[in-house]
Amino acid sequence: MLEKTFDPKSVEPRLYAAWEASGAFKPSEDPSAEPFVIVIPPPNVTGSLHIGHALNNTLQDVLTRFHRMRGKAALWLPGTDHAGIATQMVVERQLAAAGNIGRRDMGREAFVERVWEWKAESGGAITNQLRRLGASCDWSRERFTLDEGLSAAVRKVFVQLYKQNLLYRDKRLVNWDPQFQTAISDLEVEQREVDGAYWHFAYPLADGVTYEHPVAFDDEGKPTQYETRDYIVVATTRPETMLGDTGVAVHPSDERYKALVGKDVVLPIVGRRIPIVADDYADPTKGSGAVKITPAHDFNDFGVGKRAGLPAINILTPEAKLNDAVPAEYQGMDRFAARKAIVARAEEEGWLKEIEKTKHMVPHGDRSGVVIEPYLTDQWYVDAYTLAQPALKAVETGETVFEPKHWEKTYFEWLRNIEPWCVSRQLWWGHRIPAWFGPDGSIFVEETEEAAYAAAREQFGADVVLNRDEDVLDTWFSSALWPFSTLGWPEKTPDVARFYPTSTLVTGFDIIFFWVARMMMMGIHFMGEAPFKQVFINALVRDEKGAKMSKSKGNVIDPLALIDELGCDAVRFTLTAMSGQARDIKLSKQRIEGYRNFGTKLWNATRFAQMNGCIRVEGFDPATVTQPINKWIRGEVVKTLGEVTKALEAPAFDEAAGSLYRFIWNVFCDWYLELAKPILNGEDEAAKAETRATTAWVLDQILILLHPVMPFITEELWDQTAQEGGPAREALLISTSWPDLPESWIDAEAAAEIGWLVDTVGEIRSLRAEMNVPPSAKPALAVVGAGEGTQGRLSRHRDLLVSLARLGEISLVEAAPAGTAPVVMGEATGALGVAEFIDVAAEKARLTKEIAGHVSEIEKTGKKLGNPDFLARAKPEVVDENRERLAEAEAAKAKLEAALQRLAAMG
RNA sequence: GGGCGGUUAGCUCAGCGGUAGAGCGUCUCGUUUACACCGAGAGGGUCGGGGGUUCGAUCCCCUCACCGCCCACCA
Repeated sequence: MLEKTFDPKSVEPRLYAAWEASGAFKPSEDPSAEPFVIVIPPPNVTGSLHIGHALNNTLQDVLTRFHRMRGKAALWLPGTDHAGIATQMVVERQLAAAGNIGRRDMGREAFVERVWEWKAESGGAITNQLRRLGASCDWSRERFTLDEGLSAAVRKVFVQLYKQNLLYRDKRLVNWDPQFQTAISDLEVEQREVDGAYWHFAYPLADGVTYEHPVAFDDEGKPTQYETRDYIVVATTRPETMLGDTGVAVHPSDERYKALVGKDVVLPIVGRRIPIVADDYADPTKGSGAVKITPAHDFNDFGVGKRAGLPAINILTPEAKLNDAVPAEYQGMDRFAARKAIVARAEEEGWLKEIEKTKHMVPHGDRSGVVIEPYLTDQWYVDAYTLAQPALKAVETGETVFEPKHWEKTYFEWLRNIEPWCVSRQLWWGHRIPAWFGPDGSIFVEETEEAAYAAAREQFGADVVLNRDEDVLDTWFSSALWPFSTLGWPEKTPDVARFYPTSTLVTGFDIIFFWVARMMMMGIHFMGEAPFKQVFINALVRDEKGAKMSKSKGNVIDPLALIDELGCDAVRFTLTAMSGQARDIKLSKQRIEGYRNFGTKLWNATRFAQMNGCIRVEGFDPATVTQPINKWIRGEVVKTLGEVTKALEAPAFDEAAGSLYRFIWNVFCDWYLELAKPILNGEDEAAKAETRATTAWVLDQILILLHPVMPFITEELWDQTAQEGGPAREALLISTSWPDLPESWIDAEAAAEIGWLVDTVGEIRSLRAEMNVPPSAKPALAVVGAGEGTQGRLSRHRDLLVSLARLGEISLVEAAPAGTAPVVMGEATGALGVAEFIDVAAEKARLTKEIAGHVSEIEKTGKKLGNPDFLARAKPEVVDENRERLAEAEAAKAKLEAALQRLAAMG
C-alpha cells in the first residue's frame, strides 16, 4: 500500500540513479531510430543552478523524455562553458579575499593553474544540480569548452577562418574595459543612463583670426545680429579627452563656420595647433555646430580623423589613466580626476563657456560595471558580415525556425546590421590564440607551434624566433562551435554523422545575439547546414513582482531550495505550465505549492485505485469495455493523448501541462473515480472487474503522459503499482513507449451520456447550495417528460445520481409536483423535492434571476437571427448554432416560468 | 531616435473573428472510508482609451496612452 503522501526527497536520488544505471540517458543505438538531439546551453562550469537554468533545462528534459518515449534516438548532450571573464573574475576575487598576491604578480602559468584548481573544486556543482532537476542528459558525452577536443576545434576554426580571410588582425578602436584591461565586444557593452553634463569650451583661433558669429535671429531664423569672435565653441561630455584632440569639425554647408575651414585653433593647456576641418559628421543643429575631434578615443571621431587625415593621439594607459602623451601635470592622473581638473582649469582660464547638465547614456562593461573607453589597439576580428549572410538565409528560408516566431525579427535585425566581431581578449583564462609573431610583425596562424615555425622558417630561415600571441579568445568563440565541436568535430566521428544538425535548441532570448546567431554562422560555415531545425526561446524568470532576479536585490529564488521543499516534480510542472508566457515568468511559491498538490492528488488517486483492487490486467483491451463510464474515460484518454502529443511536438509546453492537469484532476479524479465508486462498491462483478481494469489502464496512461513533465512521481508510481500484482513492468517508465491509441475509442454516445450525467449532478448540486438544502437531506427527484433515451440513462445511472447528488427516490412523473424546484436534464426536467427546505422568497428570487438570464440571451440571439445580413453572410453552422441556442434558451425559460408559477400558487 | 513585446476577474496569465476562460486568492457549505496538499457551490470582467473594417471584434487595421525590453546615441 502506498504511503499517504509522496516523499520526493527519498525517491528522487534513488530513481535518478536507477535511470542512469539503466542506460536510459544514452540515445538508442538502433540505426532505424530517428535522432532527436538537443545540445545544452552550457552553463558556466563554476556556476550554480539558478531558476533560469531550472526553466531552460526542465523544458529540454521534457522534450528529451518525450521524444525518447516516442522511440527516437534521443540525445541530450550536456556540458559546461569555461566562461572566460566571469571565471577569471571569480578566481581573482577569491585570491584577493584570501589575501593572496594578484594574478599579475602570480604570472600567467600559476594563475591559470589556480583557475583549473578552482574548476576541479567547484566544477561538478552545476552538473550535480542538473541531476537534481532530473535532467536526463547523456553524461557519458559531457564536454567542457576547454577540453582537448573542443580546443582542437577552436584552433581549427580560427586557422581556417584566417586562411579564408574571414578573420584578421586590425588596429582600430575597441571597447576597452579598464577594470579587466581587455577589449570586449559590442555585445558586452551595456548603456546606462548617468547624470552628466555638456561642457562648452571656447578654443581660441590661431594667428589672430576672427569671424562674425550670429547671436540673434528673426522669426524666420535669419541672423539679425553678429558678434566678432576669436574663438570657436565645442562641447563635450568628456572634457579630459580634449588633451587628445587633433581637430575641430564643422559641417561643410554650415555658413557660420565656412570661413574658418582650413584655419587652426590652439588647443588650450596643450598648446597644440589643430585644424578646423569640414566633415558631414558635424551636425549644425547640435550644440554650437562645431565638434572637437579625438580620433583615439571616440568611434565617430576616429572616422572623421581618417577622412580628414588627423592623427590619433592615444592619451590613456590600459587602466584609463592619462599617459605621457599629455602635459606632465596630468600624467598618471585617473580619467575622472582629470575631467575635474580640466574643467577647473577651463573655468579659471576663462574658456569654459557653459555647463549644461544632462542625463545621457554611457557605455559600461556588462561584467565589470565600469565605464568603457574607446581605445586604439590591435585586435583580432571575425568578418561577421560575410558569415551572417547564410545565417540570415537559413532562417529566411525556414531551414531553421524560431518559436515563438517573432524572435526571428530580433535575429534578423542584428544580423543585418552586424559589425566585425572582436574576438581577442587580454585575459588568461581561455583558448590561447593560435597566432605567432615573427620579425617585421609578420603573423603565422597555424594549429600548432610546429606548423607556425615551419612556415616561419621558410620565410626567415632556421633561426627565426616567434612570439606567441598573448591573448585568448572570446568565450563565445568556442561556444559558437558547440553544436558540432561537442560531437567530436573536427574528427569524423559517428556522432557528428548521426547527430548533426541537432533538432531543437532551447535557450533564452538574452543570448540570441551572443550565442544563437554565432552558432548559426559557424555551424553553416563549417558544417554546411544550420545547427538546429528549431530554436525555442524560453521566457525569463522573474520574481513574483516581475523584477529581474539578482543577487544584489536579494530576490533570487533558489530552485534547489524549492526542490528540497516542494519536490522536483512540482517545480518542473510549474515551470512547464508557465512557459507559454511571451517574455516573463513571474514565479511565486504559491503556484508551485498548487502543483505539488496536483502531484499529491495523483498519488492519492492511485492509492484509491489500490484500495479498490484496481490492478493492471494482462492483455486488457480497452476496446472491449461495455460500461458507459469506461467507454467514456477511454475516449478522454485518447483525446488527452492527442492534445499532449500535439503540444509537445510544437512544442507548446503550457498547453501540454494544461491538458494533463485538466484530465488528471478535473476529469479522472473529479468525475471518473467518483462515477466508478458505486460500481466498485456494487454487486455487479463483471462491471466491477471491467472498471478495475480500466482504472488501472487509465492510470498507466496518465503515468506515461505525465512522465516527461513529472518524471519522479510517475516513475515511483509506475513501480509501486506493479508491486500490487498484475503483469511485471517490462521497463522503467522512462524507457516505456508513448502510446498510440485509436481515435475510434472515442465513443460519442458514451460521452453524451456521461456529459448529461455530469450536467445533471452539477445542476442539482448548484440548486442545493443556493437553496441551502442541508447536506444530510436527501430530496426526491421526479422527472417530467423523460423520453426513452433519458429513461435508459436514468436506469443505468440511478445509483450514481443518488450518490453524487445525494438524492432520495427518483421517479418518473407526468407533471412536476408542488413544492419542487426545476432541474434541466436535457430534454427532460427534474423536479427536486425541496419543499421542506424551501425559502419561497429566495427561490422566487433565484428563478427570476435565472429567467432574466435567459431573457437577455433570447433577446441577443433573437436580434442576431432577425438580422437579414447575419442570415445572409454568416457561416451556416454559426446560424444553426444560434438557432439552437435560441431554442434552448426559450425552452429553459418556459420551464423556469412554469416552476415560478407553481411557486406563486403555493404562496 | 529605431525596433519588439505587453495592457483580459483581486493576483498571475490563457484565449486572438462567432454565447468571456484557468490557476491562485476571496466568500458559503462540507469529518460521504483516495486526498483538508481535499470536496461541493458562489461571487467577481463595459477584454487600456478612441476611431475603422465586418452581419458580427477581446481577437483584424489605424491611432493615442501607459508599462517592459532590445538596439543606437557620451556636441
